[in-house]
Amino acid sequence: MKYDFKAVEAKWQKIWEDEHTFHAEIDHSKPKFYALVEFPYPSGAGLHVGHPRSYTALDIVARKKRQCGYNVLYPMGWDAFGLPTENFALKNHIDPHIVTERNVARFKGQLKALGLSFDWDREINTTDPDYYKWTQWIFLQLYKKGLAYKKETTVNYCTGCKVVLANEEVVNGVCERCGSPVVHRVKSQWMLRITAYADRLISDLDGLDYIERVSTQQKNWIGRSYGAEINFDTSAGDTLTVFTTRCDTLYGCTYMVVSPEHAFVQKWLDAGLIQNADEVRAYQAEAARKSDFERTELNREKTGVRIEGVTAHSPVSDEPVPIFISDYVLATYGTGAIMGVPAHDARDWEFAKKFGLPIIEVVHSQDGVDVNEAVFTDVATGTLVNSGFLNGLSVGEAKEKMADWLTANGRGRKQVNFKLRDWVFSRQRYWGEPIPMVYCENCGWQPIPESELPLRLPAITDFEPGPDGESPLARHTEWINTTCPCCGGPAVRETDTMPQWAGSSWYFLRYMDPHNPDALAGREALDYWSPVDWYNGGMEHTTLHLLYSRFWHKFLYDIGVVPTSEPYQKRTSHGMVLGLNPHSFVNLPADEQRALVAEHGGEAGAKAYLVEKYGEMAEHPVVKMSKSLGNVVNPDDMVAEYGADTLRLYEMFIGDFEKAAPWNPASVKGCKRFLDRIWALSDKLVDGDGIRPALETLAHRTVKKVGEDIDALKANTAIAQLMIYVNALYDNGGATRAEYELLLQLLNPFAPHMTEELWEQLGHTERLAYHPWPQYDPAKCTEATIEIAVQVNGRIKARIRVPADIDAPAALAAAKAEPAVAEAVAGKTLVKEIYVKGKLVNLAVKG
RNA sequence: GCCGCCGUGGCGGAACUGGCAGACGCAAGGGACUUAAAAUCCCUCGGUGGCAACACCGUGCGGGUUCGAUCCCCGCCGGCGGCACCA
Repeated sequence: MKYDFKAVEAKWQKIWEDEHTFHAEIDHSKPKFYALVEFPYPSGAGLHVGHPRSYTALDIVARKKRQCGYNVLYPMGWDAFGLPTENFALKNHIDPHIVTERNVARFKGQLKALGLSFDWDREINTTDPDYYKWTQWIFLQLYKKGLAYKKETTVNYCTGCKVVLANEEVVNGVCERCGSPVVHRVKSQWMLRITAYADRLISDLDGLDYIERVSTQQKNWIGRSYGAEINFDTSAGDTLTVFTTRCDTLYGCTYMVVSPEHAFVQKWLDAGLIQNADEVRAYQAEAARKSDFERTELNREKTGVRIEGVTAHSPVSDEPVPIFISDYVLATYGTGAIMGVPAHDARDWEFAKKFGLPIIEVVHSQDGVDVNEAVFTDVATGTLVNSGFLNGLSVGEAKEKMADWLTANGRGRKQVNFKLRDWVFSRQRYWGEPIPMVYCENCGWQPIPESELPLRLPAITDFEPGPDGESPLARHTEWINTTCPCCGGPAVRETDTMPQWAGSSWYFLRYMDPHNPDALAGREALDYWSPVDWYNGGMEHTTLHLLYSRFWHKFLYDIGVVPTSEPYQKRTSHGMVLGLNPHSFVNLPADEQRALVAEHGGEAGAKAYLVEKYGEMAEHPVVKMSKSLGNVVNPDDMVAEYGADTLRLYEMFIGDFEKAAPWNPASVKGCKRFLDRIWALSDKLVDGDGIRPALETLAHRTVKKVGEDIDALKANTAIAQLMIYVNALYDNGGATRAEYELLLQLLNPFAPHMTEELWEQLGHTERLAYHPWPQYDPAKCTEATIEIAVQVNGRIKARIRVPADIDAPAALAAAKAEPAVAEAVAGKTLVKEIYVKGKLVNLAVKG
């Protein structure tokens, strides 16, 4: 009988739903396992074929863990606040609540059709007031601890979305989402002091099982630098402090630079100390005008103005040091001022050359680099010169000695700086969590009482942002006007809402106890389920969501709300699913290729023709899926044509999970064939008890390999192993019941519908989903005799079959007895004999 | 520029810790079954030479270490991702 995947998949999906098969409850008698995938933003476009890659991978892990006896929590929900929904609502005059509801229903239907073993009883939605009550509650706690504050600040303002963006949302000076130019604006914004956690966010990575590229990227993003602050006295009678990682080069400092925004510049201007005030003001104005985009795209030619009338003095040599302003020094990093050491810093070297400033060598290079010709920045090899008490030291020693000297003489101190900036937390938008703060003329900003949470979003119909980029809520005076919780007088609500990252910064906690009305999650649930054991998600969230949620979690840990200091024990990341370029030569059907080659005189001609017709893109066989290329794959279509089990299998078989992989529609057939062959095998059951001797080694090996590969996220090779096993069953005339049941057990995490059906047909009444995972015997994973290679000087001369436990002398003797080997060795001197257990023999000969 | 990752057949990809390169699958070619097609089954499938056993070449390029290198080292070339004047 042919496999009717439609009927079988519908049947089992209904059973899982009716029986709540994958519902998890706290059970102290079992070890817990919390598997998590990033919950989706329910967009109007529906599920993309990329979503199931992550979901299926951890579904396989979760299913196997259940069979291994773990109490598994594998939840799903909706990260539903956000701009696309609001924009859609705005354009079509539909309430975003309704748009969200519709999109969620669609996503949920699509996910259920994939047979994912989510515990749907724990479904959450960030736009649900019972959920965002706790998002707001966390904000209030941050406020109470001084980690949320309002600040007048220049912010990134997207001219397209008319909204303030976080640094992380600005890519190459344009809006990450809409691509419009981003300009600077001064606004009063809520900020979160993530910088207070910068050090721990780096250091605590050490105890976690994150894939390396994730922890490296987070470390680089946070950007910890060890260095020193150095104080320079100025002729204005004040002290200008700089930050440097190279305090060893202080004797080489020939000038200083402050950023155009530095407070001292204004102070000196106001005091009339600057003789070229007009020139300085003009430079300040020019720098302020530049957008991020211009700062990024303009060539890096150094510009600047020397401040006439104020000079500094070197703390070590007491030499006068001129001061410049230049926009190559950033106001927001360090102290906003630097010391210029042109001999040993590439940027300073360039600046000094342009302005004709002296270049003094203080670190001598072994290779004799002339610092007037080229900058010398190597810290590993140089020796200090021209540097008083540092002469003769290495860079490392000199740094220490100088830092000590600065501290002892009150001229500076050691200092650690971070690139990470505080998190701009305000958005001038409607579709987000209202920030639970009110402003009173008398009392200033006041938090609303926790008893008033959730502060609900009012129902409105006009979603357009205000003229100056204010939130649409700013027009709704009936909602804004309230009373001050402090003095009872009139007050107004904050009209900005939270960014989309807010709701996703703690959602994994809510899954643990999703319906709790009294806390974000109950203590027992938090103690039992924390932390997330395995979290998989996209690389694009590494420096955004992943970092933000680690910050919030550490804060919640500090105030005693959660039991662990880190939210996720293990983090992995899947590669993107790409599409095949239908215009690339290699992707054309063979007959079309032949026709083109014939028509254009060879392959080169055919390719040139395609490039001419379709543009440069035609040279790339693998591209992002796009509507214009027509290579977008819809999961619904795949499920309808091949079934969910085939789709799941292909998603996993497509390639290395960590790497991007192209979706090849033709290859899906191979997975379908594999399942059909397994289905057909149910008619080929042969007599026999247990596993037949001919298949025993393979069976044990397969159990080992499939189990290990699932744990290592290598589903592709696990499936390959199962294919080998199935091919072997066919080669042996079919399967015994035991051989077949073993196959169904191992395949269940990958193809749960079909295997449950076949399991039931074999007469089982209990669910395969909870049937214990098979064991293997390591001793039975190798054959009694094995084939090893015999090499002479690394070249294979023969293959011999020997007992698996053969010792080296016997193996070498057997190897030498081979005629081909004897011939190759004859008349030569044997210099070395190698036997690698179970692998090969290699004889090294001379002459 | 800096940091990280990656280059293996026509394609996706395997290969434990330095030990038989190309598992598994797709596509392709040939054959069987069929009135025919689909489906299914069997065979071939890195390159060159040879009837053949077999020989030689082959993991981006050039060197090196080693009995032995896809894997380690040095120097290049190409691609992807992140950061980008962070002192």
